[in-house]
Amino acid sequence: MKTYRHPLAGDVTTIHALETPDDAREAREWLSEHQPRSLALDTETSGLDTFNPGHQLRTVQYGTGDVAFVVPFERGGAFADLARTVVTRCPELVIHNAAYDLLVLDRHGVAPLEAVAPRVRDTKILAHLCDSRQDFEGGIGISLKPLSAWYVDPAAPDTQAGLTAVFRSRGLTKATGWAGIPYQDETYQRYAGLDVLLTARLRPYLERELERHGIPDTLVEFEHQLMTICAAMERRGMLLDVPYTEGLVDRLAADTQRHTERAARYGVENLNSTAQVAQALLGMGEELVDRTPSGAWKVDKGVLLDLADLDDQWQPRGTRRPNPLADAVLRAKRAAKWRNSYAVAMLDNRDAHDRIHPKINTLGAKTGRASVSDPPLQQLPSKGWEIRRAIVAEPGNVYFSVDQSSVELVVLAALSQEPRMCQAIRDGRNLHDFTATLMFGDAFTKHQRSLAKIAGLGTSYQGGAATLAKMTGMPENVMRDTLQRYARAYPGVKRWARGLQSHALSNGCEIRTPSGRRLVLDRDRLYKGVAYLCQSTARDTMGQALIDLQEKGLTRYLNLWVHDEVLGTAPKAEAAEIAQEVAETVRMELFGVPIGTDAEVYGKTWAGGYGLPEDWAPAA
DNA sequence: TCGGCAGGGGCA
DNA sequence: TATATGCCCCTGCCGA
Repeated sequence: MKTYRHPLAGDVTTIHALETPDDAREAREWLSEHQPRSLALDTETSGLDTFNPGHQLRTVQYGTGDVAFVVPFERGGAFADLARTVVTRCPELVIHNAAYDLLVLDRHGVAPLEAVAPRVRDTKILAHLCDSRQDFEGGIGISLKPLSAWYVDPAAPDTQAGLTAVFRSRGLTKATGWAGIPYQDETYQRYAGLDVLLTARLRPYLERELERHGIPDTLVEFEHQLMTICAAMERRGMLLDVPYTEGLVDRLAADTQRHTERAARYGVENLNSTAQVAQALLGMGEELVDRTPSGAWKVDKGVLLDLADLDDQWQPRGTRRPNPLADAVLRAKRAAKWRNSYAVAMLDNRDAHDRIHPKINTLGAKTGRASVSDPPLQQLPSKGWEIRRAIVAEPGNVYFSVDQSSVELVVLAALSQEPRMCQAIRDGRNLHDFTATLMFGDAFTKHQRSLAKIAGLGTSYQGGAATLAKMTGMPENVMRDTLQRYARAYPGVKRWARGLQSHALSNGCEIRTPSGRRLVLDRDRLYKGVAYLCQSTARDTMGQALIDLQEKGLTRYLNLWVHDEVLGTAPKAEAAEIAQEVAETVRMELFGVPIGTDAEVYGKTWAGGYGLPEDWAPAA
């Protein structure tokens, strides 16, 4: 056993790194002697790609705020047994970012997610509920190192820098270091042990903060349940149609090359270099108008679509002679994006059974919204079917989807209690039609209806006439008139938004969601409170729905959570019925305003909901 | 070689 | 006074 003394916040802590089976016996004796009611726990692995075939669980560490034990799980035998004992027997485990470690422990056979999760306290969840802002937003962030530096010991992150240096001295990089560094390395062992000490010490500080802010225990429990539900979805994953995806990669590569060559004819070597594209366009006699914040010429999709004479559906508008370079750049960039960010990412992230396991971060955004990465399945193109076609159901199964109808607008109505808006929703009226009637009278046109829709969304984000005009391509005075009409139609919304801001100002720029979540606003951006409350509350309604689904045993059909939608798979014969059951469970009322849901069965691939042509459907 | 920034583009 | 929100991830470019 190697034993290190590690200074931490003025104390001397102890890190024991186990090396022999005798050490494992000694560690067991410590457990029987102390009978700890609660232990902090952490793992070190070969990388973050938990489900990739080569993934390895290297060490399991546990301990208190004063002593940590590092167990080389990778050596098996008595070490693996010891790790299993701690994970399965300890009454409470404190973990930072538990979703990751729980899935690692599950995947490597230490203990199933369901057996451990109910005993876990996740300090990352606690930190998010204390203050969800990132460091650059004036918060501390929710990563272990900055939190520890703030609450425990400013010198805490030093070991991390030391480990990076050790990687380099051994010819390893950040990508290869975690798999390649020998267990015996002192810096590695100290680093592993320190994370446990920090997690254990962090916990009481965070709980005091929760208490101080009056964050309800029910919210803490809610987030732990949600984390567990989403970890199970992540473990289940989704099946990839590998031959299709490989073909797609090839087709997109060919597209990229073809359009890149077209662009090269006009002197553009690097498509992603906006400076080159701008210079070439200017050289062709085009006039550029917009600048980026730093003063460079703006040549984004909006600018290029105009120059290429295409509308936002990429159809010819017939208003000018299309600029061929703009057209080539648009198409080359889109093909490259689809290829690299989506198709290749799916192939790279698959496990030995061709399943992908996108990481679901249940508290990804500061509003609490979940985010999905590796691969980013929340961001797949929704206008085309090509990318989503790569995701297929298991034989005999089909995809289904259940979504909440206009949830953010319904939440806006419920929070503001705008009487006419609430009543219209209760009466089951189409909200945009109803709004258009209030704004323009019974004989409103299709165009006026779309204005009503834009005004609704624009208001929940607190957008101004100028921005909305730019987004929609409509004149600014039209948008100004539209927003005025909307404000007159729903005076309660504006009143509520104003009250919210002044209330925030007198409360240290802080607002609370109905669930008790604390959201901190930038003093100069109090208007954001409206969007935050709508987004965060909408998220919590779906979160509650997921917990309700769990209680009914329906989450076993689910694969993914995409904000106001859940995606699932079920046996073909039962899919419609299960989707209906899910839709009924997701349906709820918020302050007397109903949140409606829609269910749809997509078929054998996710693309079934996105206009998949019959020739491209998978064979039966 | 790596990290950070800028610019861009995908979604709800 | 008025302000469009929240994410993930890519490439190019520059400096350490």
